[in-house]
Amino acid sequence: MPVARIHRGTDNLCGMTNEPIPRHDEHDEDLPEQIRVRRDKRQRLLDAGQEPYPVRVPITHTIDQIRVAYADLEIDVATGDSVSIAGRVIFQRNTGKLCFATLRAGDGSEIQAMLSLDKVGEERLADWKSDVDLGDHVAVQGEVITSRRGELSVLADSWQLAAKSLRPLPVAHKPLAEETRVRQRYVDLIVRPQAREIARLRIRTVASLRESLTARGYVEVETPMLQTLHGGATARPFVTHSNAFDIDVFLRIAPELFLKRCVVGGLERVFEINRNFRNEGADSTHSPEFAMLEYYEAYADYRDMARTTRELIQSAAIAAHGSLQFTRMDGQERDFSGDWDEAYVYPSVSAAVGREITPQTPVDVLRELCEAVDIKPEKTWVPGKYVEELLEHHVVAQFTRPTFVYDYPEDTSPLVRAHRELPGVVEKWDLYIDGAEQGTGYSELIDPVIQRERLVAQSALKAGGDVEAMQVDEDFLRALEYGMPPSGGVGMGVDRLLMNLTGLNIRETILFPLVKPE
RNA sequence: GCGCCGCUAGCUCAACUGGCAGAGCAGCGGACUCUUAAUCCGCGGGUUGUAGGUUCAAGUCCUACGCGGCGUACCA
Repeated sequence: MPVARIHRGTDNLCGMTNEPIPRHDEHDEDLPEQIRVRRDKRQRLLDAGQEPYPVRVPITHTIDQIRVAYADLEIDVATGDSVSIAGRVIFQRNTGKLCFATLRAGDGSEIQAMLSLDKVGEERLADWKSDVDLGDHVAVQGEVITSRRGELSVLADSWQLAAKSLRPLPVAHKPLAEETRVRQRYVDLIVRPQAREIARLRIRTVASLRESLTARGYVEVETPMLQTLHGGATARPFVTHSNAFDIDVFLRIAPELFLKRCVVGGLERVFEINRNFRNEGADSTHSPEFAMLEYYEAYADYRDMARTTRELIQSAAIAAHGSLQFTRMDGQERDFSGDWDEAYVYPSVSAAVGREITPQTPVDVLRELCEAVDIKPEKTWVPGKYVEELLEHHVVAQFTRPTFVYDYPEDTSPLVRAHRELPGVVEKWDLYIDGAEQGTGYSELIDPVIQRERLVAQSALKAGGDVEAMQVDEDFLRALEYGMPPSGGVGMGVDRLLMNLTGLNIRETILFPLVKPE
């Protein structure tokens, strides 16, 4: 039929999706029975001159408003108040001349609709039974009552379909397979209350971060996602091509170098919450695209930034859970209150390996210590890399409480200023929560001459085969040469924060994580 | 990347040593004016991830591939 052909032609023309959604226009017999039945119902409605997808339905109240307004009604009460509501049918009980349906709105609030023969009439009651399926959106007009069992209900005088659902909902009382939850998040959100809660918890948390920073006089900026050089972190980038400029460009791995340009220009308290892209492994704690918060503050040092970071995360925990002591969704309890623990890289590693390790310890000694615990050194490693590996291996898992680990090796931190007292060390901390790195903070390197030396050393690593090493960003160095005020800076993974707050896998905290096509 | 496990109805899962592919929910038809995962009677629904192979016979065994999970490696 013509309509079907138009749809199919349009799809082919667009070609914008590789979704294998089958086009069954002329092959209804191939469809699963339940989808075929629902398509037939849709067609039947159209043939009868009824609209399965109307532009508008009358709504006088949200379900939540009615829940609140009639919270204290006694059993079996008729209020005389007439309303019109809409929601998705999530549960049906059809008896002979009195039908019940539970409607749910997007905020999770639910109410019962009742359809009786004497109110809606024989024809509309029969229509309801034959046309309305689990998952349909409907609008119901009628009186607010409580049933004889006390359930708050709208006793319908009339009703309309608001949107016909052509696919059956999964069974409500069995957990959906994890793959389906990720691939079809919309279904997950419909059937699983916790999925809805996670989505909203993420929104609250990110809003809290913005509010905390804004309250401290920070301004939010948006810096390039497409960059001609990849810098600000050591990671493999995604590469794509600009047809207009005929150059390869990189999806950013970090916004750092642009935010520092902002500070040079006088945006002295600046932050960005946005996506970074890293062309590396994807597992339960890593996603190729992930949300990053970075913030920079002129005339602050790394100690100031640690305090701000703790306060930011504490506020976020309150936004997420209402308290600094909270139970995560995996059932574990956490306490983010008070001051947080501190540790120091070289003393911690020294204690763990049983001998003093300093930035001056010969690399041969470090290599032996690594090999003794099955850490396999690579030829691109600088001495500080060994120390960081030893820290990861021996120390980090001990940090069950949130812990700031201070004073990292200079040779692995090309964008951090040297420690004001300790040679070979930079003013950098990593924040660990539950043994996982949650964020990093610096006293920023602002001397353009030293910064150039560090980046040149990085590019030498890159020439030597280190695909993660940074490139020399001449424009960034030029900006520094105009003078950047002494500053502190922090980078913090937003997804990681959500994982720490919920105890969930990264794929649960991201609404639509990247998955291979089906 | 490597190793192990998995993929069966719309959903969640069964199916012994290779021997007629099943259940619950959902669906369809019928009954029921107070149900709450409603109940009762009846009925449909399957290219067992894909492609090969072994066998009288394959959901089950073998090979390859796809997708997923877990572990491991990698991940400033």
